[in-house]
Amino acid sequence: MTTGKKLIVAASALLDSGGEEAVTLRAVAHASGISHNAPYKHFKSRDALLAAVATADFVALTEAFKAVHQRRANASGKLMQALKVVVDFSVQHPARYRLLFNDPAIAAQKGELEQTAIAAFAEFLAIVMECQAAGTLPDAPNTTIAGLLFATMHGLIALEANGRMHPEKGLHGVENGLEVLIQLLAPVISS
Amino acid sequence: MTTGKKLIVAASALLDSGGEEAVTLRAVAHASGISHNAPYKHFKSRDALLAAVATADFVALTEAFKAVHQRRANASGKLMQALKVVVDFSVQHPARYRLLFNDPAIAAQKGELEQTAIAAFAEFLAIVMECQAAGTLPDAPNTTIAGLLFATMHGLIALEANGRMHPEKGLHGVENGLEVLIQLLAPVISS
DNA sequence: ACCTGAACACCGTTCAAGT
DNA sequence: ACCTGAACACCGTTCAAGT
Repeated sequence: MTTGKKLIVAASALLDSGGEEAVTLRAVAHASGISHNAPYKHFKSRDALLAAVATADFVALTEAFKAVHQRRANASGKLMQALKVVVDFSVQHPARYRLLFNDPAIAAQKGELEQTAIAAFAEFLAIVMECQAAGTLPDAPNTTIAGLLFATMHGLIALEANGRMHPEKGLHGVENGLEVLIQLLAPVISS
Repeated sequence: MTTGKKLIVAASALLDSGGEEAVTLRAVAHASGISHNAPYKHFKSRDALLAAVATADFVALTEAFKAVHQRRANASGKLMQALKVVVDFSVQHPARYRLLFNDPAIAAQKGELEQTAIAAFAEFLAIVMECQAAGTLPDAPNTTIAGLLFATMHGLIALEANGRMHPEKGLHGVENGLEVLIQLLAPVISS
């Protein structure tokens, strides 16, 4: 494994075990068996390394969406599965999820990261369009509906991760919220 | 003005002008005219100071919701106005908005911060219930609908702030997305 | 090309001491 | 009670030097 790849893996592991604050270049370098400033030969800065982690995760997400899309199942089922892929990722890798969708310093990076993010959304969009063709999602512009669904999922994840919005029960769990939304949206087209 | 209050104001100003990374205790102390370590006599840590900023903003948000709720207007209009209050805050004070709903280190703080957050949501919930009574929102559990609306708004804000989800047009602006959602939800009850 | 050790400027936080 | 100066352990980043 190349040193650059080793640094990405080490940074990912540190994100999983200790959150973003645990990802110091010194810790990443030490975990990769090199001196504390050697990472600068592979990445321009700490943010560039984190962007590389995010890029790798966007690529993996795109692959996962593609796999769901190619499954033999009804469109609505695939949509829920695609959303569940992201929800599961956010639960198992919260710090890395935040890097993808909640980090302004990382999001500011253009180039490869931006391209992989767009590719991931495009694959999600394809599943949404299949739902629209099947008549289980409203006939509004596809990017609008896809954006709304993704935003709602993201909002539910963020608010749950932040512990907000549980004064009582009612909204127990992200998946429940998404199911309610999709059920509420579905009948619209039959009216 | 008490020194503690002065520190909160200085921290808020630094958040607005330079983002969270600009809020060093040294800069806050200097702006407040005290030595770099004097803040520790007023706040247990940097996170405790940021939590105090968030608490003050939650209180202000609660007051704004209350003012909207008491207005003489139709329920749907008040709902959009309440959402707009938050959207505007996120645009004018992005770093402080992130502190309220996107910061795990701050969210972990219990106590007064948690109480004011719950109070703000309760006031938002009251507006949602008015919409349900007026028949412009579905009759699902009120906290579920309120949670969905707030989560969608939050997700749209976060994704727009992160520059994600604009491969083309379609979802131009947070308010447009919210209007589409509310319109899609409204007809459900008449079916 | 890739790595190393030393150094710089910055932090959050602690502590002994002053008034 | 409130403040101060000095200090500690940590960072990201840079640089001259080695192989």
